[in-house]
Amino acid sequence: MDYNFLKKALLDKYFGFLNAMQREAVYTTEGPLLVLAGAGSGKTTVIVNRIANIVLFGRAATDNSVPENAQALIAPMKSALASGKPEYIREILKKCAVAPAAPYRVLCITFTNKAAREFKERLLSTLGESANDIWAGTFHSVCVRILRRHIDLLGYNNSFTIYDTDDCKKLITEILKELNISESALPPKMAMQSISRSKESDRTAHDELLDAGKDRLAHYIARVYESYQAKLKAANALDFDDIIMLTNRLFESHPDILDRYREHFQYILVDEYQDTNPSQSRLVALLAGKRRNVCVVGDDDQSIYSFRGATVDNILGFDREYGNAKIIRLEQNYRSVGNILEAANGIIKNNSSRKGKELWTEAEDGEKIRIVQLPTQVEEANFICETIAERVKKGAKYSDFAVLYRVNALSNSLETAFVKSRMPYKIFGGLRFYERREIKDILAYLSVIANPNDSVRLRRIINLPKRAIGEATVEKLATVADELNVNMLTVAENATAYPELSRAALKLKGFARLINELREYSEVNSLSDTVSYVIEQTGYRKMLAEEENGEEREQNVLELVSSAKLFAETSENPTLDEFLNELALVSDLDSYEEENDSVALMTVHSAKGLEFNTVFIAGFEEGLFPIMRQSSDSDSEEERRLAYVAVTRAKKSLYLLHVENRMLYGRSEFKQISKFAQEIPQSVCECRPLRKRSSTFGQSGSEMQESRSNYLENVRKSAQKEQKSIESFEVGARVAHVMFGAGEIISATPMGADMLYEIEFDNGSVKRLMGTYAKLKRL
DNA sequence: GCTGGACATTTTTTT
DNA sequence: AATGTCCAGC
Repeated sequence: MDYNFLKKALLDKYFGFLNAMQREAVYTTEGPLLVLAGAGSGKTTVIVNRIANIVLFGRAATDNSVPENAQALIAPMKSALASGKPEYIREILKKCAVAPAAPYRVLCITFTNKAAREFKERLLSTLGESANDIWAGTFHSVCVRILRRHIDLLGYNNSFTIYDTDDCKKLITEILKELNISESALPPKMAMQSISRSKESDRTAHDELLDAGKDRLAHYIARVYESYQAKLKAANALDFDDIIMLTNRLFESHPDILDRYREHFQYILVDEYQDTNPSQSRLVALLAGKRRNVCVVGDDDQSIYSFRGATVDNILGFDREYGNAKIIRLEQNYRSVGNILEAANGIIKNNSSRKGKELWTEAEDGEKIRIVQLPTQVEEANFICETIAERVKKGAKYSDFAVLYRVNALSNSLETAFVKSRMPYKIFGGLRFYERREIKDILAYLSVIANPNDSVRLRRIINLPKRAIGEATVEKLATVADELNVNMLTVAENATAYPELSRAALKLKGFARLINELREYSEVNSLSDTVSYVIEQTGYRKMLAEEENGEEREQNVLELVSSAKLFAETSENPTLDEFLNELALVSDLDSYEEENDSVALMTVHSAKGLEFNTVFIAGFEEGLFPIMRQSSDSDSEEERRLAYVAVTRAKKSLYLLHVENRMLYGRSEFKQISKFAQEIPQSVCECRPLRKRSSTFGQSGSEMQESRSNYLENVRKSAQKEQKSIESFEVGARVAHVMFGAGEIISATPMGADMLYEIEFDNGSVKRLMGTYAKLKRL
């Protein structure tokens, strides 16, 4: 047996848990590679193992040379093959490795921190400690790391601040005022979007101004852009688009630095490539250089973020941009049952701009897809709860279920039904921790302490809590600062020196003193102490305490102290700067991901990448899904992709719900079933007739008089009271059931708010019953 | 400078 | 229906 044959056999054995296509992707280490990974096709496994292959065995799979020590290796290779033990095979194969790459030479780019974390974890478990050297992060985190080192070459300070969308909007609004452009002539949102698109194509304000010509609006936008960029720079701040754009600019203007990174990163992987925008794909191309060891993974059919600048063209045109790129399709699905895949294929094949894939599975056909019509959203929500209750009774867990919808507004009626039925649920999305007003306020204080040039954050907190520093004063302050080319805090400090500020001078000085005191405190105290000092010393806590519904906000603010404590414990360098830096690129409190057994409620967008045994799609109606708007072809194709994503979340069963009459945004409308329902082959669905009106868990008019949060709170309380009145039983207790007679509890398992009892009845039968429904009596 | 009521707005969301 | 934003009037 020859060396290379054996080597190949060992590799195939080592990666034997992969299918042929997946293995092909793992083996292809050199040159541009596009992996079109269908939903549920084992994409993450492929990326992780491809990296493992690069690091452990290098080009062994494709190299056919025979090393000098080949003869000596043959015997151990044979015995490894015969043994079939992965650890043994791995050790032998490492001896056959051809130019394996050091872990730090691999760059793995993802879109979310969550995905990056997942990769790191899985790499750690396959490769061990050495996996820590692999650069795995989001586009933004990777670029920030690079910019922190070199951005001074572009005239910024290396300790720049990162502005989020909210900060940027404030800045834009401020500029519009300054330029005397009314918000109706140019809505800030539109300006932001425009500037964002410009930055994504690396176009400067100057470029836009030249192109604007006589177009008044384009002219406005260009001028806003110009001022916006200048103000960001003055505040030593970058927005999210700058992070990518400036990295590109750094590389383009400093080839020596680019060369260093090109040399460093020999292998580049990009996950979710269908979600990249033009500047991100340019960055990848720049880093790839002539070596072009770029592997992009994605699914053109799951591109659902074009509204924020992602372009399917990146993935569709990958093989054009990288001549002779290899394309591998992963079409075998390991997630869903046959009928669900057939439905998904049926929907997506109506799109024209796609590479073309057809999912298949070895799994059985499974249940038919249930298309259910109900009178209103109240019955819709009840139907979902009742169905879940039934299935839980049969042994399912609450966490096996998800309810997906196109818009967050649908979550309200669903939530009501869940509260009433006492079923554990969790609504994902909505306002995130770091986006809460109170959190942003405290972070604004911390930002100003860390970077006194941060004018947007300074404006945010200068009069919060109220210090009698009004808008007019702030404007004057900004003007003076602008003229003298110093920051606003410095002007405030010396307010008495400027006649135009005389009236508020004392207040301004007081504010400046406060900030300076906070800074001094932060320099000698721990991070978490600083955070709580800020909360107290600024009077913010007191302000919340006096607010009507301030308790929750107070809790959140205190939560920020624990979050700082946690950061101090886990970070190598727990400075204020590092803390703010970390938070700027993190969207939510990660520790909140506790594994509790509850039904998941979320938008289709946030469900991407997740899977559930049973999925309910609520509001599968024309005008809602696909959503109504001035539809262009590309928009309607994106809606279809969204439907495809929704359907492919389901593993075993899928319910598509639509109602006759829906109340949304205060209007009641008659609804037709979604056009996508007709694209699902008849053979895999089952339609349920319209259900009669029922109001088991429905909200009555009088109940809805109250505010929503009060209403839910009351419902919860009465549900709890009822819960208490239902007796609970311990193992061994004797109970009576209306139908089955007397029996003994043999097990009791908490299920959300309910208990699941296993009862052995005296007639010999053993039944599993939910406490709520069984109506048991103690004997 | 602050407050209350009119008024508009409401796809999706990460960084 | 619910919520945030804006502006007029105090």
